[in-house]
Amino acid sequence: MDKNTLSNKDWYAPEKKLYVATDCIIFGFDNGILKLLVFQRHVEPFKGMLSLIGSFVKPNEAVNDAARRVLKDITGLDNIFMEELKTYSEVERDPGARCISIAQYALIRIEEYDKALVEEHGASWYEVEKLPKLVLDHDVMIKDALYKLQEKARFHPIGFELLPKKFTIPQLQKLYEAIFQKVFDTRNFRKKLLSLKLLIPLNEKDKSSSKKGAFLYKFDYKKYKRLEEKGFNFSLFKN
Amino acid sequence: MDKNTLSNKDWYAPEKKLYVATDCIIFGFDNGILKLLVFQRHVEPFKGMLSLIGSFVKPNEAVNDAARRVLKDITGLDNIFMEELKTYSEVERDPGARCISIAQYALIRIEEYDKALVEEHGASWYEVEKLPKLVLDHDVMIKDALYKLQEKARFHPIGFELLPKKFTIPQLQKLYEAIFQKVFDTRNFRKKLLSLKLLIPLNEKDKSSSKKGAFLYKFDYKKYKRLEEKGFNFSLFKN
DNA sequence: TCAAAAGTGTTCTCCTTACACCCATGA
DNA sequence: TCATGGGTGTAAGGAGAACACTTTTGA
Repeated sequence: MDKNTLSNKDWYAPEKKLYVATDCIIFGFDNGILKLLVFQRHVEPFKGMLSLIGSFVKPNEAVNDAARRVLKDITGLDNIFMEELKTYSEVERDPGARCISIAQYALIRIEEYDKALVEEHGASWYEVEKLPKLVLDHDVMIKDALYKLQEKARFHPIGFELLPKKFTIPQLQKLYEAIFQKVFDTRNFRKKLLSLKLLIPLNEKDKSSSKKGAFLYKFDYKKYKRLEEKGFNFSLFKN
Repeated sequence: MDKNTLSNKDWYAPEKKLYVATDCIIFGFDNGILKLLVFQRHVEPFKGMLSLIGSFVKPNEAVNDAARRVLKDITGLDNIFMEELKTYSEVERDPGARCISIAQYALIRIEEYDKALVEEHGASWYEVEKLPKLVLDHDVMIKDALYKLQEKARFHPIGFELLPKKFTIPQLQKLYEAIFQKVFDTRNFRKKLLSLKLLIPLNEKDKSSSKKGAFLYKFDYKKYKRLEEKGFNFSLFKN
């Protein structure tokens, strides 16, 4: 069958089309605190209200391309960890029109984004613990994203996506404590992380948060990829 | 703001709409073998080819309602375990038109479905291990669904959704062996499952697969729900 | 009586958890 | 010199994994 012929024709004509959007839950980790990037909606209805960053999906792009497009537009960042969260499709969810949204969550290194761009778009960071009310069902999306972040972080070392490329073990621990809302024993945490042999020690200290300074590490992505293919199972704690 | 006024107006008019479909990966467990319900596509293009069961999402229904609708139409079953898998939205994925599909996977008790209905729709069960080629990207959907089923079954006791309401421990073990493509030690398996205290022993034996007969159990859904809320963690094995 | 599946206990190892003090440094 | 955060070791308990034989019963 000729693909080109096919794609120029609409075989499904009697069916109804819907608006398809994507919304991004963008996580950042700033000084021990988990934050979300929120901005002001610039379309009616609810123009000017706080909202997640989103966009309609264009006919010539996949849903995740649309999400990457807006993320790039607003933060200037490329090659971000991003994953599909869930589809929100209740009939009455958007009074602006019948519209489904496929939410995605993204993890970014908060020190790397383009501050001027973000400001220009009227976006700003809010602590996850102190979020204002957002439009539509965006509050639910965030709740779901937080849960998913926990589930994911438990068995996949995605925390590193939120930290600077060079990080200290105390930083890493604070991140996991922020994600899981739970404190870890420093000895056990360090022991566990180092036993995975996925941290590359650097001969360098970060003295920004103590006089003694803490050694910096890099995450060994390559080694992790290899282990993952063999069915390696990262797991931070048991229960 | 008046919701009714809003919903009668289309605020997003300059944006393009897309066809939105949903496809269901329907798992069943039959006599030690994991199977999928596949049927013949009844719309052009590719009419008559093997396909997952799906439907366009109508303007007046949510995506999962659409999935439940087709599942009910074809199997006669209600109240099925069903969960969103992933959105498939590559621009060229469907030569019939620009169309995204939100795939869902469902687990059904294979002895409960309506055989006449299924036959009438030209649907049939295929072993997961011996699947034919399906249309579009449905093969990818199935691969993803199998992976998700494993991930999910590892930490959530969803296996019970695939078994008769009364089942034996050897049956349960065979199910998990089919899902994980891996054999378990019978002593350890039994010990583990019973230690969870989520199986209600019945004073009844199933003699269909042995002369001695195996005791039947029921899964304690209520107790599980309670434990789950408290953060209980079902986990079948470690690595 | 025998074939076929169900059912049962113990040991070893390793991972998790709990727990408290010294170290390095800049102010 | 002292306050602050970084870094370290050990012991006890529990869970997972390995492993082989007896029981029941219909044919």
